[in-house]
Amino acid sequence: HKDEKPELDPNNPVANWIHARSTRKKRCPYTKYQTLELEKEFLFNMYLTRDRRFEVARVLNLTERQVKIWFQNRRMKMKKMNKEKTDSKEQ
Amino acid sequence: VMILRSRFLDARRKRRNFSKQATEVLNEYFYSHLSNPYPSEEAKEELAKQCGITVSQVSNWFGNKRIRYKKNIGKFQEEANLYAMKTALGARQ
DNA sequence: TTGCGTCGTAAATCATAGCA
DNA sequence: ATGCTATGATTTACGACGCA
Repeated sequence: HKDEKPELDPNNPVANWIHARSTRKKRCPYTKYQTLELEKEFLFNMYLTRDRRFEVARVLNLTERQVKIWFQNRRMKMKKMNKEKTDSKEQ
Repeated sequence: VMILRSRFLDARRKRRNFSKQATEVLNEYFYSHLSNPYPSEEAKEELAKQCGITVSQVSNWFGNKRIRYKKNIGKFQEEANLYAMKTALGARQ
């Protein structure tokens, strides 16, 4: 009948989704070699000692922070994979 | 052997786009919560159930939707209006 | 206080489904 | 078939918060 009135201002939504830091480093995909070596290290132990982290970072030319975060992400990935496996087993 | 075979095939199963109905449900939630399109864990479980997909897939969908919507609001304007109208009509009856 | 843990996410990128 | 774009999934990088 009459004109449709969007109940929300089409402009403010996004502004409210406060996220995104301008200081954030741009994501930089790791090389196949880097990923392979990180996976091998993860297979050896899921948690890094400080010395191990330093070595891995040096050899792969990554920062210790990058290596630390890679392991954190890798553990989350493993957790997700395990959950999906058990979820599919039961029903 | 059958278990191994099914696992192998399962792992290689090709991705499929979600059903029209599932996408409908997800979009309805997204556009009716446009000021804060972050479903709680419970809401994600409910959406997953309604859509016949996993909670992870619901999370992926919202992650993709938020960034793609934000990146180009104009492209989604028509879709936004459609769902705004749909929920308005739904709330009326 | 330092420092590493998880959890949820942004943003970029990958892989390919599906359509003109 | 072919090319292209939309879409679902995965990969880096953090912020927020927890615990020791």
